[in-house]
Amino acid sequence: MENYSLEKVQQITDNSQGSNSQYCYKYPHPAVTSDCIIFGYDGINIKVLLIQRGIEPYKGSWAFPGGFMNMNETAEQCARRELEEETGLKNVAVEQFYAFTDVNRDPRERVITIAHYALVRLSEVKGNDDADAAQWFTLDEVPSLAFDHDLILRKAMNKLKERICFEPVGFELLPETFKMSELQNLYEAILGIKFDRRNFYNKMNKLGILTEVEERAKDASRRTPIMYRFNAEKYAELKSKGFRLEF
Amino acid sequence: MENYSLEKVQQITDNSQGSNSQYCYKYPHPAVTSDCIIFGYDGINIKVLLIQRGIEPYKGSWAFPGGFMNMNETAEQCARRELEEETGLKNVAVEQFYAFTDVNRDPRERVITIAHYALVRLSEVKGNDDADAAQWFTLDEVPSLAFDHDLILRKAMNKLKERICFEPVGFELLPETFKMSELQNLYEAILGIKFDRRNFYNKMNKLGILTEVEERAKDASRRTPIMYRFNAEKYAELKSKGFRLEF
DNA sequence: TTTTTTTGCGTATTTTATACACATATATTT
DNA sequence: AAATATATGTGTATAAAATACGCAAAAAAA
Repeated sequence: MENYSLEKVQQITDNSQGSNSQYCYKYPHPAVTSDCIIFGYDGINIKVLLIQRGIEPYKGSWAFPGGFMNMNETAEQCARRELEEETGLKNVAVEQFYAFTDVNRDPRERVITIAHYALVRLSEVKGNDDADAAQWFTLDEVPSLAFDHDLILRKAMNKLKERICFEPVGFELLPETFKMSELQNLYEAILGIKFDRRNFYNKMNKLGILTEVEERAKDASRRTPIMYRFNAEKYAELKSKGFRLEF
Repeated sequence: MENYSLEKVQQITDNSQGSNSQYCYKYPHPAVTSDCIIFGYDGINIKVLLIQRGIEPYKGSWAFPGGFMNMNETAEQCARRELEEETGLKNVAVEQFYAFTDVNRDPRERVITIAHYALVRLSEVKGNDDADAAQWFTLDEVPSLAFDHDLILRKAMNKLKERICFEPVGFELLPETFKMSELQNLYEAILGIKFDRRNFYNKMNKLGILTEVEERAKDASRRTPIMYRFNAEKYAELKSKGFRLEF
């Protein structure tokens, strides 16, 4: 039960006029942050977006975008605000996946973080002025991260693997149109396993969520491949019936 | 980035000697609680454990066990502590599933709650002195709950449905030995669908995680059914190979 | 005894997953 | 221009799994 007894209700004081303004509570409160694990895909490898910390603690270390929650925003709104402030990425559909609450995960004070993840196209973050400190890393290039962000990354990867079996995440990670082999590479990169090309083609075609497009990209391959586009309508149909991708 | 700039680091003041002791921060902090959604099973219906609030707000309303997090405990430790304090349930393996952060979910102040769920045998909570305010409700008996706990319950149920497809939750919900029909009823109650009895038997037997026991319960049925026990060893084998229950 | 209900154990059929063969298009090489 | 290499498109035969359903045994109730 959330039982502040009445006599225990804390006083919240806002002396924000003075220089040593303080917010005071009868009982100690942790600070709360939202972090964003942003996944991208370059056609070969899964990537994550990191920013280099400019201040202590962990100054110079790489970490996930994120920051302290305001009192008038939800954790998700906070995640999206911080993401835009630090990387320039706007209107990203982030999804909460875990709250990290270890007592000593931040050396400054007690801080719990509510971690979110999202999938974006690499092109969306390129050439952004605000993003000079933000940088994509492939998973095997990721250095040792600030705070407990190594742990957070492991948990985010597991979440991504779960998700790809229930929803076609390629929607968000691939360009508008793509080759079947690119889609297969994406699934292989996320799940860490290899598929038979022909069976993958058959399974995807039978699902019916892909639409062929006329456009033919001249890429480095020998035979000009069919380009596809995700069919969001068909996918919505499938999802309403409750389907699951098996791999 | 979690960027308190250095000049902004808040002062944490503990005047706990005085009667109006206050914990003060340079920036406002939300309060943080942990709540527990405890599921049980009576052989027919899924049940949840609720406690009746003795104080405002929502005095008299039913709510999930839970309470404010201490500075020296994780969210999970908090959940387990509050669960024991309020229901007498000890050593329950709770699992975090979502943080609820709506700005106005608590009328007292900004409170975010980290919700956990667990599965227990009904017998474990019976006849506990501390639990006089705690009561089991079947899902269709659950009244309108305090705070945003109606929403929390819906999300917890979805989590339970997901989980039962990856792990044999019967381990925790059923008595030590049980009939196959009880196991089937449990799955049907959680997932809300009916199975063919014979196919369910075949599938479960083929999985190999059930062991027959000699004990024969004389129940109200016509033919004396075989009693089973979960084989944790076989299950661990299966799990290490990565399996999934399909329904 | 007969009937009713729940249980145990099976099998035929359909559906899905898997392994693998072969032809085609195009850049590169000869 | 012909041969080669490589990625592509489209199949099919087989194995595995999911599904539907038949039938008899055990025990309480009629």
